[in-house]
Amino acid sequence: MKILLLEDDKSLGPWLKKNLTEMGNSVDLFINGDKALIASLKINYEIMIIDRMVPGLDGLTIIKKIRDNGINTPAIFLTALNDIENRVQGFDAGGDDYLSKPFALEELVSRINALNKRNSFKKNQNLNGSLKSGDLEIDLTNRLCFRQKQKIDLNNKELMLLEYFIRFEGQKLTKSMLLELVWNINYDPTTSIVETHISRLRSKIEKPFKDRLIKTIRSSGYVYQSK
Amino acid sequence: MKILLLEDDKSLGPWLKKNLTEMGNSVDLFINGDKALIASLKINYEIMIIDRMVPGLDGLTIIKKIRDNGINTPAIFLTALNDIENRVQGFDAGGDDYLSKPFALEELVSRINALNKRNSFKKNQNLNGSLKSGDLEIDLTNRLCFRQKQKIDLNNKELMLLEYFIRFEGQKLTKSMLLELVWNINYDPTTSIVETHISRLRSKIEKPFKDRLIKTIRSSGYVYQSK
DNA sequence: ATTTAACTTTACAATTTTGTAATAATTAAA
DNA sequence: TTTAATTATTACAAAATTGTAAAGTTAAAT
Repeated sequence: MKILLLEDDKSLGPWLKKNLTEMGNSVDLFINGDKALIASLKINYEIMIIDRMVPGLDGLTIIKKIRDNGINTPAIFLTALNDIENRVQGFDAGGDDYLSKPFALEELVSRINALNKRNSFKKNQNLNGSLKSGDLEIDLTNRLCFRQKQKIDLNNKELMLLEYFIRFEGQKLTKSMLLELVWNINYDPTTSIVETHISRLRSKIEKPFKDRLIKTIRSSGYVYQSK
Repeated sequence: MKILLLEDDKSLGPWLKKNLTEMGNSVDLFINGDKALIASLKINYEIMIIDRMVPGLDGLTIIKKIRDNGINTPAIFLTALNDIENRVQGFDAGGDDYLSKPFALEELVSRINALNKRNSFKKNQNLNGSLKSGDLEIDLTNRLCFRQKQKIDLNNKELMLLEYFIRFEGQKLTKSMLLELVWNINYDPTTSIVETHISRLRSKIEKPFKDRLIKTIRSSGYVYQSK
C-alpha cells in the first residue's frame, strides 16, 4: 500500500516509516508540508498520514489544498491536540480520521485498514454478526435472513424468535421463555401472541421449503432443530 | 446443586456422578427407574439427568409420572437414540433437553447451566450483545438503548445508525457510507433520508440530554464522539 | 451583507408491524 | 368415537415505521 507520511518529529517519523514498511507498505516520509503537497499531487497515494503541526504549511492547510485539487485519498490526522474543537476542524478540512498522540501502532494500523479501500467498513460488519444453522443463516448486524441462499424477509419479532431458536437449537423453549425473551413480558397466560408469531415465522421459513424446523411440544413450547 | 441422575450403565453412571460432584454438586445416582421415581417425589431436586433406557420403568415413563405429580424440575434426557422422532417423544414426555451419547461432559454441564434456574437463558443473551460508549449503551440482542441508565426507544433505523456510529467512534462516516450500511443503497445523491433519520436519532439521544454526540461534517458526513 | 448551498426539522401519507380475537384444525383424553 | 383442550391460521384494527417533500435554519462564500 502506497502511503504518504508527513511527520516532522525526528524520532516518530522514521519509526513509523520503518514499522509501516515492515508491514509491507511503501512509505514516503516528508518532514515538510510543501514537499508533501507537491508529492501528493503527483503520486497516487492510497492513504495519507498527516501530522497536524508541521513546519511550512500545516497539516490542515495541506489537506485542504489536496482536496481542492480533487484528490480524495483518505487521510488520517496525527495530533497532540485532543479536544473536540480541533478534531472538528480536522474533519472539516477533509480528514477522515483522527488519532491523538501518543497512540499505539496497532491502532494506527487498524484505522488505516478501516479507511483503506473506502469499503473496508463493509467487512467490519460481520464482527458480531452471523448465526448459521443448517441451511439457515441470519445476519444479526444487518438483520437479514437466508435459507438455502434465498433471502427471506422477516420482521423484528420473527427474527428475534428465530435467533433464539437457533441459539437454543435442540433445546425446548417454553412459551413463557419466549414471551420473556422476545417480548420482555414476564408472564401472561392469556395471550396467544407467541403462537401467532410462530405461525407467521413458519409461513416464511418452513412453508416455502415444505418442511418443518420448529416442532411443537404440546402444552409446553417449541423446539427448533435444523435440517 | 441437587441433581438426580438415573443411569444404569456401570461405567458412565459413576463417572458422571464423580465429575458432577467434583464440580460442587450433590448427585444422587440411581440405576433403577422405580427408585428414582420415588426419590424424585420426596426430594426437591434442582435438575434431573435421565437415561432414556433403564431397567424397570424407562426414562420416558418416569418423567411422565413425575410431571403428573406436578413436579417441574428441569430434565435432560441422555440417549443413544438420535433421530428426531425419539427426540420429540422425549420432549413430549416432559423433557427439557436432550443429549445423545456419546457426549462431552462440557456439553452436559452447559446444558445443565442453561436449564437451571429457569432464567439462566437470560444470561446467554449477552454473549453477543452489547456495545458501550461513554454513557451510552446498546444491547444488540434485545435491541435496547440506554443513555445514563435511562431507556431510550429507538426504532430499527435509528438503532442501526447509532450502532455504526459507535462502532466507528471518532471516525467520519460519510452519507454514502451510511446509506450503504443502513439502507443497503449503493448510491443515491437525491435522497435526504440520512439527514432525516439523523435528526430523529438526535432528537432522542441528544435533545433530552442537551448535548451533542453526533457532529456534522459539512458536505461530507458525520462523526460520533461519546461524552 | 447578501446570496447560496447545505443541513435540520416538521408534516404527511403509504406501508409495515403488531397484538387481539375469532375461527379452523389438530391432538389427546375420556 | 366423541369431547375437550390446545394449537394454527386468519382477519382486522391500532400503532409504529419509514421515506418524501416542503419549510425553516445555519453556515459558508461571494
